[in-house]
Amino acid sequence: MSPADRRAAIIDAALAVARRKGLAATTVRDVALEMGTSSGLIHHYFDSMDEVLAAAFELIAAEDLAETEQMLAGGDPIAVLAGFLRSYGPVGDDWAFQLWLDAWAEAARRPVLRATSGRLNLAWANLLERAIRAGIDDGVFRCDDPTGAAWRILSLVDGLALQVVAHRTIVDRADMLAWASLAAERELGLEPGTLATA
Amino acid sequence: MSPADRRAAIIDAALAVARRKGLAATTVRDVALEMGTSSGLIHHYFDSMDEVLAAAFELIAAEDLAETEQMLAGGDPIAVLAGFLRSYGPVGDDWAFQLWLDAWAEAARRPVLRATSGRLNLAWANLLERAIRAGIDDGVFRCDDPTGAAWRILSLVDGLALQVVAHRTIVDRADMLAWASLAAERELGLEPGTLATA
DNA sequence: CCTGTTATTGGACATGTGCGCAATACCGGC
DNA sequence: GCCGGTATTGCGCACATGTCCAATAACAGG
Repeated sequence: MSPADRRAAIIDAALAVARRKGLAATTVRDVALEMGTSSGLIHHYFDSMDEVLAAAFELIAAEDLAETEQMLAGGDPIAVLAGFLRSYGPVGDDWAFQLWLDAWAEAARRPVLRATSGRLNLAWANLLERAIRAGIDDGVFRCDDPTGAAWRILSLVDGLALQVVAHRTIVDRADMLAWASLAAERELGLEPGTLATA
Repeated sequence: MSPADRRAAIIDAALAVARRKGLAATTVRDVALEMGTSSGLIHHYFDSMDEVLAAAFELIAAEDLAETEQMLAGGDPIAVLAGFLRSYGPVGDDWAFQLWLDAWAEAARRPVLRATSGRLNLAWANLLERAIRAGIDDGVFRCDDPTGAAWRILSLVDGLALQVVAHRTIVDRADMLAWASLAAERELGLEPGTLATA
């Protein structure tokens, strides 16, 4: 296996584990097991585990962003937004959102992480704002503050997803979807239920 | 030292460490060192480290809750809600909200902390819901889903505060207050600006 | 003063962590 | 087919963590 491929494979494996257990709980041995190799190999390609985790976080962030970018790219604004809301938050046994909780908590203490996490959050807000503007141009949405609306929708969804992931019982995924849809419909001048049933 | 005092001392020491290193990185030995005692002593008063952290978190969170409870107790519903929104945002050093971020992230790994954090979050939502219902009874608010409205307002404020505390630059306190006020006004059928200028 | 209870110590134990290293497997160039 | 370097292994080391426990100190009640 070529060095570049091996590095990529290590990062991929780290990413897979991190999605399952959270960044903080991802160990060298976990990653090695995921790849089906030895743990020493990882230190042959990375100076420290920190570097592996940093690379994995970058990749996850970029992947999520690209995925969302594609989702928000085109088509019927209502379907697009409904898809966005549905895709957010924990799907099945996937605890990818735990990554964000870890990142937000650690951001204050780790400048590099803060920069990455901040950049990504901003990118998400911008993405959402563009989708909203597209809907306005199409005459489907009605909204006189797309920037604020994007941040409000994003923050609401973050706050709700946080409850679902951190506490598991208090708020469930159905509540989250229903409440986020309702709020988005109000933000964008849609009839109640438009997003929820789309 | 009396048992109650000792427990309090342990919790205080745990908080001091958590403030410096974060909840996740707070260890038994750290806390013992902070107190200038042995680590075994901590397990004499607490069954597990999880409980120590939960108790430390609860001390701050419950204090905040009690304060807010008093604030939401009576008076003009609009002034009360405006005060709530104003008080929520991170003030000054925003160390209390950082504790919430730590707790949410750690909740997945520490059952007792998760229970405590969940319980307190639920208490906040209930508090807000009661304030909303009071405003409805007074004929000041108009809202046909007080429970959902409470969760939406709370989650939005959490999501916004999170941006302020974790990333510092992207969203500032003024944005947060303006956006949260606007959303709350819509939820409760108020004229735009009612809460922001109250 | 003795005595039993509790507070407190200090360290052992099992487990898990990142990391380093000698040994081996593999593979391209002669 | 040999050989030099690299990829890879498997294990061991040093350290950190939560938990537990026997030994000791402190102290209140008789």
